[in-house]
Amino acid sequence: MSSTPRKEQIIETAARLFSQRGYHATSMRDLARELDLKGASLYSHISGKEEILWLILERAARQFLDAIEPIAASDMPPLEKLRAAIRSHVRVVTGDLAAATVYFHEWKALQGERRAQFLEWRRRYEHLLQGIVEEGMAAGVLDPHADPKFATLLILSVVNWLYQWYRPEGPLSPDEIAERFTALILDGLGARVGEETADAAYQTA
Amino acid sequence: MSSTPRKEQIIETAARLFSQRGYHATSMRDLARELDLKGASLYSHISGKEEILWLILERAARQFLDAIEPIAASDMPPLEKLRAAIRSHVRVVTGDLAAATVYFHEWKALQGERRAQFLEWRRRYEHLLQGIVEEGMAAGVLDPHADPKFATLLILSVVNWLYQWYRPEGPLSPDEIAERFTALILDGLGARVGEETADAAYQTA
DNA sequence: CCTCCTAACGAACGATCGTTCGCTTTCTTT
DNA sequence: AAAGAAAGCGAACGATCGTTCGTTAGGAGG
Repeated sequence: MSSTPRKEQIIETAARLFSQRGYHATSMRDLARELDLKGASLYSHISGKEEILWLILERAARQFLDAIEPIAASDMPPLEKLRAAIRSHVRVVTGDLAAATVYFHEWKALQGERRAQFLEWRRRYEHLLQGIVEEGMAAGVLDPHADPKFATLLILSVVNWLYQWYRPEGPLSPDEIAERFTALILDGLGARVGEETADAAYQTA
Repeated sequence: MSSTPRKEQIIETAARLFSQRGYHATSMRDLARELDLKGASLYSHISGKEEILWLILERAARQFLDAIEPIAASDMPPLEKLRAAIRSHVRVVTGDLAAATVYFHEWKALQGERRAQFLEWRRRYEHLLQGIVEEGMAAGVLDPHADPKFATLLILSVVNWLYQWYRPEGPLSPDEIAERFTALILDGLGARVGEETADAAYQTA
């Protein structure tokens, strides 16, 4: 019988509540009630409310970094790196949607050292992604005229917004979503010259 | 001497504080202090905390809708519609960054009827944008093989994420940002076949 | 000058917040 | 069964929350 340790239950439940109502709108008593406990009992397992938030954010940040670091350091072709980075990002978000929502929404509730540490991880992640984009441009597989900062921002927009609309019961699997993301980011939405419908496109233009 | 009415000052200041700290982390006394008032004095002008949030969100939602409705209803070519919609969205976000931040971040604090009304506006906005995308596909200027829902989601991701990184003192004007958004959404980041030669020819001109 | 009206105020209300304390219950180990 | 540790609890703490109340200050219009 593998019973999840209480501390893990607390973190998981807190991630769910924080993602639904927000950190400040969730009280310790709310959290306790969800676990059939009284508020005071939580303090047998954690030191305070902010520690719970920190544990959620720390794990999420590590998941993002642990996923992209080996990709960025590998010797894959640049386009494969980008594809793998997008796929891993989507997997982290969809793998724990509640934690990802807290990651994007509630980090501002952190204070002092923890907040600085979080932002440093976030910055590092974005920097690694931008490095992959720049490799792609240098290799000529990404548009060399694009601004790498802006291009990275576009990719981050698409993959970061995912937590806002993804639902596990939706029609697309995480990897399918990642595949479509990559295709749209690379090729865009515009009708392509030379496609089957190119004739029609030209005629209406 | 045009002195801004107190109520407007309250709403503006609240938008700034809510966008920085969040709705629940901003107390009425915090808000009052920012206006050199005491907490009780706010209630001469507003009925309660949630009304302030509502006024911010209502205005923001109306700005988004007022901007896209005439565009969607116009007889512009589909591509121009999309370009105009993206530009107007970017203008709304950049025109009042604090309000836009509250719009995207703090609407969950609304309850009951107001929450439902807000979501209805949001849904209508996204529906209008999707209509523009579908027109573009029908006219053949947007990839007819793309899923219109997914394509709209991609556009929304890019323009909605803007509030996360836009700073008025940044190098790009709102219209420049919109122009780059449109270009990247249409053409993507991938290097185009035959680009180098065509580009070399153009660069000499 | 006097009267209104509005804006601002000090004080207080009940509620709830995160957290602590000492005690009891439950589980583990021998 | 005894002993020790871990987990949970009731009660309470000081702080702060949104809000209300009765009153005061100050300017506008007569």
